[in-house]
Amino acid sequence: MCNQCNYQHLLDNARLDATENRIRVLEVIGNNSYPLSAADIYNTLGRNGSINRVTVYRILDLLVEHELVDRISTGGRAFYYGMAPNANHHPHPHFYCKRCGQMDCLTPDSLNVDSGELWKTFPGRIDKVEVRVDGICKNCMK
Amino acid sequence: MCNQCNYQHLLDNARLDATENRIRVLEVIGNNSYPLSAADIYNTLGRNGSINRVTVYRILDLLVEHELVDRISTGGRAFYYGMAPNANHHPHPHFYCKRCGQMDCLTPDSLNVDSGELWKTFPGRIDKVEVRVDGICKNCMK
DNA sequence: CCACTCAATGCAATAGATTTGCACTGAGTT
DNA sequence: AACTCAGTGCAAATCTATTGCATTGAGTGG
Repeated sequence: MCNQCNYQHLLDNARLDATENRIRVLEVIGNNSYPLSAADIYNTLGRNGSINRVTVYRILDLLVEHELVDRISTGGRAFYYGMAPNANHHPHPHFYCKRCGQMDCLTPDSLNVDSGELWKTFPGRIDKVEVRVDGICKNCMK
Repeated sequence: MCNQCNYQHLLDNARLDATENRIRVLEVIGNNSYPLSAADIYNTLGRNGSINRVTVYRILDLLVEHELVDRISTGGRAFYYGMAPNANHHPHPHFYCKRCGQMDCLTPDSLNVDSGELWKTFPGRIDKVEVRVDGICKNCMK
């Protein structure tokens, strides 16, 4: 849950029209404490007013492209989406439970990744370093 | 390319029938210097003798389950497959080019990940830590 | 040698996630 | 009023992977 992000402002800063749908998608992502799949987001929004599934995908593409939202790969087939790193959201690894499909955020310092050398020497462009821990979560272990 | 792995023995050790198809799939994966998608593997095999696409998927599932092969997620839609860590293959991060879809192996020490603390304190089961660098490769930068 | 079983495989159909093509709408412009 | 264009919706297509069911062939017991 993010109390510090102003979704309207985030869109404005990225020079994107702050349409109702875009704000709603951002709210769902930002107000959640763990990343969500496109289907999760669609289902959440569909319950109240309605929005088309394709529109959700298009908005997600747009937000990812403008780096407001982070597209996170899982050990499963669907992508998950979370707030992109910004002043209020620091980069952090995720845990993916292969049993229930739930994805959790780990604290930024739970895993120490030193990528400094790579950024200096890599002969291409690096956009991000994604760290994901796969396994079975506490609940599913029972 | 792996000159040290004996695919027949790997299957034997996992107590799996060393069928022709399984060996061929393992060979394609092991003889390649970077991970391949199921489609890549299928195409490579299909050119010579033939094998069904479904059989490739089933063999990949089996090999992943028995930890001979590693299923690696990309920034794209398909999984990629590489040799699982063993005496000849140390765990290492991957680089995924979002432009051409090529996935490369980085050296085991190009990124330093310290996950020791997490393994001790995490309240669930950890199977693996996947590190992926996303960006645009040297070739696509031109 | 025959009947039985079972793993491995193939083929067709299906599922799940995402993308594409095309039409519609409504705000701003000429 | 006519034009333009971004945002959206809807239907269909695409891509990747999985499922259900039939076939085959090696091994096993009678």
